[in-house]
Amino acid sequence: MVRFHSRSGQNFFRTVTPVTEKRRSLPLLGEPPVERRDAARNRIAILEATRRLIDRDGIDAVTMEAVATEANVGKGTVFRRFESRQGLMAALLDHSEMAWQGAVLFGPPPLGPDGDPLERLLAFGPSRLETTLSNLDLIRHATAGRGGRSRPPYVFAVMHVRHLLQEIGVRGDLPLLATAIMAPFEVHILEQQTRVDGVTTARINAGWTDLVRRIVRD
Amino acid sequence: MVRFHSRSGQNFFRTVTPVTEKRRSLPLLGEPPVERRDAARNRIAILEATRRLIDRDGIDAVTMEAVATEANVGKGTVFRRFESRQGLMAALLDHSEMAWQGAVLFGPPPLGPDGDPLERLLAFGPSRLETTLSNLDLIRHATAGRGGRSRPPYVFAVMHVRHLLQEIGVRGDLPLLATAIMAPFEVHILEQQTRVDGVTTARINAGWTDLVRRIVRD
DNA sequence: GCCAAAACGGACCATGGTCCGATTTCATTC
DNA sequence: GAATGAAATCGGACCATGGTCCGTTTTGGC
Repeated sequence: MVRFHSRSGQNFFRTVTPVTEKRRSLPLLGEPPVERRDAARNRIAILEATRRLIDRDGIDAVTMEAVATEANVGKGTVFRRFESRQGLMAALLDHSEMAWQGAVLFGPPPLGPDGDPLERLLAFGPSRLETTLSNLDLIRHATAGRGGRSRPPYVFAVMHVRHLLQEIGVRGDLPLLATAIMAPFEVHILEQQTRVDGVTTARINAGWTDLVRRIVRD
Repeated sequence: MVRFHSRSGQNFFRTVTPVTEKRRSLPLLGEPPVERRDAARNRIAILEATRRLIDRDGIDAVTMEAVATEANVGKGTVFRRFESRQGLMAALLDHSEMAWQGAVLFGPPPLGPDGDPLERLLAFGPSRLETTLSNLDLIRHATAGRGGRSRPPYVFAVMHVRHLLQEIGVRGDLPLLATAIMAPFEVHILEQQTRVDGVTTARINAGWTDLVRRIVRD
């Protein structure tokens, strides 16, 4: 099974744009404006502070004010950088999601490319389930509230599955089938199953594999 | 197609316990305590006020304070009766959900009993989709926030599907298969499909039917 | 060193939710 | 059928937290 870590070290938030290199006088069109140094410093401080708070006191203790204080920053700054509490959580999530996407897109088989499509698909589920479960709280807080923004990881996963289905040669409404395949991994459902019904991870995986086999067979 | 109305008339909230009839001196064990008359009056007033506010100004305008004012009641009362904003929405939802459950359990075929199990299952999806879509806002606001309580309608739907699968003679992990079949009707997913991807209801239904056929065939 | 643009940060607002003294209800008693 | 009192209910003041606003400070190209 492919491994990837969601919480690596301490300095795991890197500036997106290294500010040490000389900046172009005229920013190219469509290029995001370079992040000012204080802004970058604060962004990182905020993310690290949030991570620290979650690890120490649980996600419910993460109030925006607490984050601001812990990061030695004003409340307004937190909101300017991350829009909302939801946005802050999403930013934190991005980190492990990116790692996972990397494994899917560029990692070794069976998950990564160069593998049999069906094998890839069957490896995809457990892998996705693992990341999802280990980030349940974060995902819930990153999607709850206001219209439940379309979560990029979800979109990515569905597109990827759709692609695999196509390679496998499945026929039908692929986007919808892909959605159906990923649907059992929705937060609400997983929470119900794991926290209420006491379904084990192994069983969820087995069930999912069975589901895929039923959908794919011709 | 079976029809049922979610918003019938004006006086559609009835007291659970008619208080006109003489009350037993000693309440039977396990029987819920009789609702005091003022309590009943207020409960109904609150529900009707909420409905009115939603219809008039949209669900986002429904603040607990606004509800209290509209119902001529104190804010504390609203919270005592419905626990939370979420609870209030859930109570409102219950109304149309009950009607739907009635249609499923006691209505005419193909949805109700006395039908071929597979027919029932295939009728179940579109029916469920219809109720869900016409209550999207309510459902979202009734489940969002705090740990996303296990929504009774969801539990009911899954159990029912599980039962139908059994009657059809499908073999495998029925609870999980049932969950998988209902999963594409999760709020988040439907919102993404209808509001972002522009998928039509007809297409969702077609896709769902296809899904069920793939799962059920042996 | 200058200056415009960007970022900062804390006071302020809105709303969900809690609390507790005042009020209402209703079975019992006379 | 009026008085009584305990239990339930009421309701608004109060609190916590997400989110906004805008005057002040910092940044970094010139």
